[in-house]
Formats: sequence, structure tokens, C-alpha cells
Amino acid sequence: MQQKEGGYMIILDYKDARPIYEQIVEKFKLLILKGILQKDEQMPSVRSLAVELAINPNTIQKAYMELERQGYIYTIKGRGNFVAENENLLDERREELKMRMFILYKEGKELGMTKADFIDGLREIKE
Amino acid sequence: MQQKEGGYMIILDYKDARPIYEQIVEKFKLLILKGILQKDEQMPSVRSLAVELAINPNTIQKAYMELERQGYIYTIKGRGNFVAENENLLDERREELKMRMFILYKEGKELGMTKADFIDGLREIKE
Amino acid sequence: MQQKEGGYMIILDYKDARPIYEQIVEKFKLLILKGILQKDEQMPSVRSLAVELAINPNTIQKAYMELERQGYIYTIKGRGNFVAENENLLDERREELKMRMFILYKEGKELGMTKADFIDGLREIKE
Amino acid sequence: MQQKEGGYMIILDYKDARPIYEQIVEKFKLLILKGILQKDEQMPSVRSLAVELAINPNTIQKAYMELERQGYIYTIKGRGNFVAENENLLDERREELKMRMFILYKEGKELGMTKADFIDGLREIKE
DNA sequence: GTGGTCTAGACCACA
DNA sequence: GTGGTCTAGACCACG
Repeated sequence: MQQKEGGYMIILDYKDARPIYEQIVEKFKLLILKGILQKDEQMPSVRSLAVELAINPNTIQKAYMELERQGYIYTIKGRGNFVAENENLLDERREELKMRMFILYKEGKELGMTKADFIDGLREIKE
Repeated sequence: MQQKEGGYMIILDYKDARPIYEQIVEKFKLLILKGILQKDEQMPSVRSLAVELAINPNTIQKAYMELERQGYIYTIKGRGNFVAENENLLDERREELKMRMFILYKEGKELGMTKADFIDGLREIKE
Repeated sequence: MQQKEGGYMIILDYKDARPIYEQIVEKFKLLILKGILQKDEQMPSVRSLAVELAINPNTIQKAYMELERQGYIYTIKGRGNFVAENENLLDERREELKMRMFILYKEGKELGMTKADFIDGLREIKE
Repeated sequence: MQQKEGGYMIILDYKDARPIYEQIVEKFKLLILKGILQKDEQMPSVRSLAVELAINPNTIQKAYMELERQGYIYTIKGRGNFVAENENLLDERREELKMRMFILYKEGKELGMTKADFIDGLREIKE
């Protein structure tokens, strides 16, 4: 498949303040959670992705290490990196989002905003 | 007031990953928005605050610069730093919060969450 | 016996961090020590096992080399690999286990644990 | 204190198969758990330790990152690394040791060893 | 001064 | 071919 061989799914934003490896981690997490990368599918090799993104292999290495640590991929030495099970991960991620919204809400409360203000804000979103 | 001169309102959390100057900025922004520090009131001097928090004066300097840049305080050379008007700031801040909630919502939508999920999440908050 | 020729006794766990050849060594050591593979019985050929496990023959070769080095099998050129005597091996293995327990105990002692703690830990095991 | 300034507490074993950064992590974990390094005490700086051990700063960096990830230290950018609270860590570590002994026991059971064999083995330890 | 990120290039074990 | 570790050296943000 062209789409999975050629110049594909990861795009770096050098204006972004976050480190490159973190952007890569984030992008792959989404690809996995959305099911675009499926269970046991092979990740691009460290070296090939490094060439493709025109960055150092160490940077990819670091990103993959982080992804493995967070349970998104697993590594087989000499073979490559592969997508892990993602059942629980999706739920965890949703919980995390709710938690972040809670923090946002607390911030707002300090500034005199109410629950209703937030709910209205959400309702106003059209798209 | 003693309370505003002596050992007061800013508490640093060194375990926090954010840089110290950023924590200071954040704390002062809240104090100003909540009206605890009022318009034209003098900010603690760079030196005194540095001593009080036992940190480098450069760090305070950087925090004040940032506060000035964001319009929370104004500087009079040779006199000190003073709290600026905060009417518009509060509204801006609320808008910013709504924007951040919108971003959160977009993230959630990518993971299959709906507006209702978020609204439910908000409603569930007791405190 | 079919069971010893066809799809049999070795199952690989790719999620396991250990290299594949090491897993194979470990599995065969157990099969031999438990007497499931008996003295002078022929081991599956390198090629057939490689096909069966769908891995590189080099990996099987490496595993067999290691098994021979540790005295679990012997090789006859042009004929194949065969299970070695296992009398002493079982005792050696038990000694090795005791040694590893001793190391574990030393680690624990450094952290303030006593012999009694370990013995209690063992006693608590139900199954 | 000489002991804490000069050539001190970490000794590398180049014959050890484990990577250097892992040895460093292990050594510091012990120093912290044993209370030799106390809460909020400053760790040697990345660069100074690199010089002292005659290895690359990146290697120390990696070790410290791992220690932080496991909760043994915390980092303040621009200031240094500091020893974290270690209350829970000690208990966790003891639990981990018991778990490892349980695994050892299961291995032994497969080879016909009994609980009694292990307990006897422990009792025989003199030192 | 401190830690954090990144590059370029090397060597090793594993398959 | 794969990933994992390490070195040497650079640049940045923070204090």
C-alpha cells in the first residue's frame, strides 16, 4: 500500500514548542487509539522513519521507548516494534480527558464561572 | 497590611514540573483577577520577593516581565511594578478557558466522545 | 508419536522482553529436566522447528548451541541433535535455584527484611 | 563532606552485562531506599557525575530520567535533581522481592521441589 | 551553573 | 535487516 510505505502519517511541526519526540508520541497515540494502526501491526522501523522525517534515529528511539512505556506498542528485539492491544487505553484516555476538563472547570470557578457557563459553552459549539 | 508585606501569598511547588517563573506568573494572575491585588496597588519589589521565596531575583524579574507583557501589571522605572486595570483581563481569561475547553472537546471527538459525554462529565462533579 | 513430531510443545511469547532464542532454550531445558524429552531422544531438526515456529533457522541454531554448551543436548554431525543425560542437570538446577534464592535474600536483607519475612512469604503461598 | 564530594558512592562494573545506565539506576535506588541519600537531598549533577564516572552525560541523563519515572527522584529544571519521598517505595520494593521469590518457587515446583525445600534452603543460610 | 533535546556516528545483540 | 546502548558535541531554557 502506497499510504503505508511512502511519505505518510506523521507530520512534524517545527514551530511547535514541544520536543519532536513528544509530537511523534502524540501522533502515534492517536493513530493507534483511532484504530488506524491495528493490533500487532508493525510500526515503521526506527531507521526508516528517521530517514522519512529527516531526523535522527535516536529521536525516534526515544519516542518509541515512551510509547512502549505507556503500553501503546511492544518491542521485539531484532524484529521491530508492534502495536499493542488498545482496549483499555481508549478508556484511560477518555478518563484523562474528563479529568482535564475537571481541572479546567476548577480554574473557571476561581474566576467566578459556573457549571452552567461551561455547559453553555459546550452547547454553543456548532461544528 | 502586614499580610501583604511579610511572608505572603505566593507558595512555590518545587515538585511541579513547570518552571518557577511560570508558577509565579500564574499565581499573580489569579490574585489580580480575583481582586485580591487591586488596581494600581504596588507589587512586591523584585528583591524582596526574591529573598522571601529564596530564589534568584532573575526569576522574579522574568515573571514580572511576563506579567507586564500580558497586561496584568505596569512598570514605572525607579518606582516599581503596579497592578493594571483588570476589567478586560477577566473576560479575556474566561474566553481563553472556553477556547481550551473547545480544544479538549475536539480531542475527545477524535476518540469518539460526544458533547453529551462532556456535559455529563461536568454534571457529575459534586463539589 | 504425532505429538512429538507435528505442532508441539514450544510456544513463543513475542510480548516477552527476552530474546526468542532464550525462550526456546528455557522451554527445552524444562522439557528435558521433567523427563518429557528422554535421554538420547532426537530433538526436532533445526529446519523443521524453524518452519513450525515461523522464525529464522539461525535463531533455532543459536538456541541449540546454547543447550549443547550447557550440557542438555549433544550434536552428531549429519545426524542431528539428541537429548543428553539429565541426572546431574536436575541437581545442578536445584542448586542454582537455591543460589538465586540466596541472592534474593541478600537483596532483602539490605532493605531490612529478615529470614522470617521470607519464610512467612513462602508459607503464605496457597496454591 | 569528602564522602559526598570526592570519588564516591557509585561504582560501575564493566564486566556486568547490564547497560551502564541500568547499573546506575540500581545503585541509586539502593542508596535512596537505605536512607543514605535522604529526602530532598540534591543528587550529583548530571555533568559532574559524568566526569566522575568517566562516561557520557547522556548516559547519566537516561539513568536520572528512569529514576524520576520510577518516583525515586524529582527534577527541577535549572536547579538539579533531588531525592523524593521514599516511604511507599520501600514497601513496594519488598512486595516486589516477595513476588520474585514466588516466581522462583514456581520454577522449583516444576522441578519437583517443595515449599519445605525452599524454607530449609533459607534456614541453612548462616551469615 | 543546572537539566532537556537533538544530531552524527559508532558498536553490539538478535533474527 | 531490526532495536539498544553509548559517545562526543551542540544548542536551548531555566535560575
